[in-house]
Parts: sequence; structure tokens; C-alpha cells
Amino acid sequence: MKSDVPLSPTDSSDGCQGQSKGCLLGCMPGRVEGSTKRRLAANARERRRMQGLNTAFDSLRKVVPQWGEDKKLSKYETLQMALSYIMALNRILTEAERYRDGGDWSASQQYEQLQQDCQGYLGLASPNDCDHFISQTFSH
DNA sequence: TAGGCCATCTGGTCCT
DNA sequence: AGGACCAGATGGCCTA
Repeated sequence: MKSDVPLSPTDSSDGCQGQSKGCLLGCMPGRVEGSTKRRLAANARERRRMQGLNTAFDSLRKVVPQWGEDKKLSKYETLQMALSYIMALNRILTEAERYRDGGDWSASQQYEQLQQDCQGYLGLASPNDCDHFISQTFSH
């Protein structure tokens, strides 16, 4: 992972990545100094913006179910999982209200419904995965 | 070593 | 004019 953030105009990664990129510093001394400063400031803002975005992704990862603690979800996987998770929770709420209004709903029925939601929305094959999902859901 | 994922730079566009 | 947002390009790191 590339974590070394260029901090100053003298840094080697100041925008001179490869010859095809515009080399803002040193190529046209003097005349472009103003625009160079603006570009570097824009780069810094963009870095901060992306860091904010990544912080938001980390927050999302914390509330989204994840099987196996070993591998961190990618951004794409995090979004897909969040979508499935929200849909599953929405389904659970809808079903719970329906059963509540229609009479009694035993604990075993609730659990079966949860397992069906798991398999349907999250594409899980194994009941163990469903149990894991359910325990995570109610731990939040 | 190829492919996936990511951070960063950059230029364009839109908005205030 | 300057900031926010976006998408493309690029290169580094990691894993199968």
C-alpha cells in the first residue's frame, strides 16, 4: 500500500510520476509557480477528501457483518454487503410486523425466518454462516 | 508473475 | 477564483 504522503514541493512524489505526467515543479520555473502552488494545494485537499472517504468506509465495515475476521472487505465488497445487510434487516422488520399483527410468532418461527432471509439475501449456503450473521445482527 | 486493490496525481466540470 | 467532486492514469503492495 502506498502510504508515504508527499508533504512538500521538494518531495520526490510531487506530481512527477513518470515522464508522461506533467512535471509541475522545476519544468517551468517562475511562470507556473502560482499554478504549481494551487495544484499542490488541490492535491492535498484531494488526499484529505479520499482519507475522509476511507474513514467512512472503515466505519461502514465495522457495522456490516463479516465472516472470518482474517480478511478486510474491499470497498466494493463493503458496499455490496451493506446493501444486502440493509435489505435483509428491512425484510426482517417487515416480516416481524406482519407476524406480530397476525398473531403469535414463536421464537422458532422467528429464527427460521431469519435463516431464510440470510440465505435469500446474502447468498449463504451454510446454516453456520446464517447463525454467524444472526448473532452479529443482534449484537449491534 | 499476473491480477486485484489501493493511494495519489491530475485535469475537467460544477457550484458558491 | 477557489473548493468539491469525479474519473482516468499510474505505480506500489500483496496474494494465489
